[in-house]
Amino acid sequence: MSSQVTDLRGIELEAWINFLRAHAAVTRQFNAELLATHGLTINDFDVLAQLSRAPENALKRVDLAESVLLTPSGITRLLKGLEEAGWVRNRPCAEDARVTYAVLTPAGKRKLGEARKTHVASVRALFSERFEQDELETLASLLERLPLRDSSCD
Amino acid sequence: MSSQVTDLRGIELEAWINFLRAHAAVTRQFNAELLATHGLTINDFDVLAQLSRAPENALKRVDLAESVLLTPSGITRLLKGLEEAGWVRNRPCAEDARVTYAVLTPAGKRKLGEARKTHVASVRALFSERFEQDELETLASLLERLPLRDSSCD
DNA sequence: TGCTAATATTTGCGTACTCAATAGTTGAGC
DNA sequence: GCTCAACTATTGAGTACGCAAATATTAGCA
Repeated sequence: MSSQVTDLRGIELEAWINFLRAHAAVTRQFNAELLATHGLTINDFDVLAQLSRAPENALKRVDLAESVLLTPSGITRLLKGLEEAGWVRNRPCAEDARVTYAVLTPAGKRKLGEARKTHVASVRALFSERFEQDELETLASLLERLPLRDSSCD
Repeated sequence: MSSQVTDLRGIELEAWINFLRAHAAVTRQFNAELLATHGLTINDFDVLAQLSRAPENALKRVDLAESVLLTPSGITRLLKGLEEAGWVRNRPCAEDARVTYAVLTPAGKRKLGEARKTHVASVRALFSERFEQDELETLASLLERLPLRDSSCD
């Protein structure tokens, strides 16, 4: 009978539960903020950011899905919104008619630029308010191990 | 031009992005697993677990909302499902007719017991597979600082 | 060349949320 | 005792997904 209160349910559970709570709280805040200020969701922002970093500002849907961790169908619908807003354009692929690239438009680039200013500042503020530099590094590197691409086996 | 690749966007962003990816990957897996095995979502499970830990296995909706970080309306709808399944029952409050308690039924307790076995094992497995004991403690304590109840000011 | 398996994307259907508006209840001040 | 602000809970409307099935297209192989 150890007396560490936090250990009642095991440290893994403790970490997992804190993780869930933290995510709910933080994403709710950032989403509301981003939506109010720029009309974007976190994932919208994320997709725009991915595109801006890609060669020619273009990415296949599949790759986009993998990099922001949405399903392909999620990407389709998310992109539909961005297309209607004029921030992203479709470009068919010459070699393979199955794939269509999503391309960041100049308007999309501008939009991202505006949103980035406030959103990145918020993220910085929230995280650096609560953590020291070395803690952030620790946190980032620990979290990096989680998203496990479904490895090996069955 | 520093050459730390991960620092290109600042360590806060790095941590935040890893956080989002980790959450998407892990919750998707756990949710699918929990749903396939027991017909529960993570939040269903979480609510049942909260109730089981409460005195008399009963909690007000408001408190439930706060502890699992859903909005009150989210709680209402989630509980509706659990009630229909017979795992939770409503109990009006004698002193204050506004509040209704959610009470865990014996069936709900059994259900939680079954689900806990597999779910907790999964969580343990996933986390302890990737982290050492002391890393888990670090992770848990870092994450604990994030969910900030909206403090002070405006 | 024709058949089959794999891949890229979209669509149908269902679910889990959120926010804003509502209804019912309580308590505080006059 | 009545009125109004504060609180609890629900409902309406809308959104952001996921999974599984459907649709194209490509590639491997006989």
